Amino acid sequence: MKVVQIPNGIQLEGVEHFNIDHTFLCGQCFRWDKNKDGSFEGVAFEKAIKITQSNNDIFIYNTNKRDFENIWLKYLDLDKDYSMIKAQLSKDEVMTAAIGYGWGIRILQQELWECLVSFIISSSNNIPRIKRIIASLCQLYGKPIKLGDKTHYTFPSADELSGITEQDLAPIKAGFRAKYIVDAVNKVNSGLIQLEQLKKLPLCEAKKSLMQINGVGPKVADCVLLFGCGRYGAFPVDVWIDRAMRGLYPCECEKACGIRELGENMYGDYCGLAQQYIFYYARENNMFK
DNA sequence: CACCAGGCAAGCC
DNA sequence: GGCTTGCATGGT
Repeated sequence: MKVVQIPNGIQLEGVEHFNIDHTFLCGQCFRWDKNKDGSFEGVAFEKAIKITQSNNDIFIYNTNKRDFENIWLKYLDLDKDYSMIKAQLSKDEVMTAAIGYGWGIRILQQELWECLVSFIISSSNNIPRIKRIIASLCQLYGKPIKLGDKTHYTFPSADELSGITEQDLAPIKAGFRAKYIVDAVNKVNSGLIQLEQLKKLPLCEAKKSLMQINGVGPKVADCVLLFGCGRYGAFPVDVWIDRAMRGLYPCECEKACGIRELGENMYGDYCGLAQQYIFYYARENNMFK
């Protein structure tokens, strides 16, 4: 991959195993919007960028080489060897087909705090509304940043949210999840939950720690570990993955003691990525129900 | 064709 | 089973 400076941005030449539709639409993130021209724009690490793709060339606007190396290279997971990972995961025909379908998925290395709050909001909810609630939270408590003539907002840190109450959050219409957000703010600010430590703790310890927060159960915790901590060994199971796995691996599911355990045993260290391939494959092909 | 009522949705308590 | 909110659904 070659990084070239262009007017108001950079161009990445010869990027493989990466597709912006697959990556931004596979359900892992809530802060990216697709424009009519096919480009995506979004915010991470207090920067707003726009991304387009033409075959193996990626164009990132409103950035520079330095930010790419410091932020976007890691965020977009472009520093990983996906050809090796895919080879390791291609153990059966179903997974091979799923990888063939969502070949351009990369697991975004999202900011931990944002990821935690986002997946608390995701519980018993649908993507359009999750996105709306997060956007409201950012507009209300984040800082404005410009991208062209559009204004985006940063995701407010736990510190910036310190002291908020359920009533303060009423305008974002998070419903019963508002009290969970408040609990997350308090437990992170008090030091009870040390977010950065989660990246080093054994997976089950990290999960236990996260589940001390009201509104964080096994599924939300696994999502936070996978999408916010770079823990590819986490295999989040929601109703959709449950249905997809039962549909695609009926015999294996029958024997297994649980879908999460099955996923971990079948795909090992990179089962979290396997989960994304299955999810995208099943959903985009209407295999649910 | 509006309009409304009741069900229900990427979980957790 | 309840929880907020919003919306697709089918019945009127």
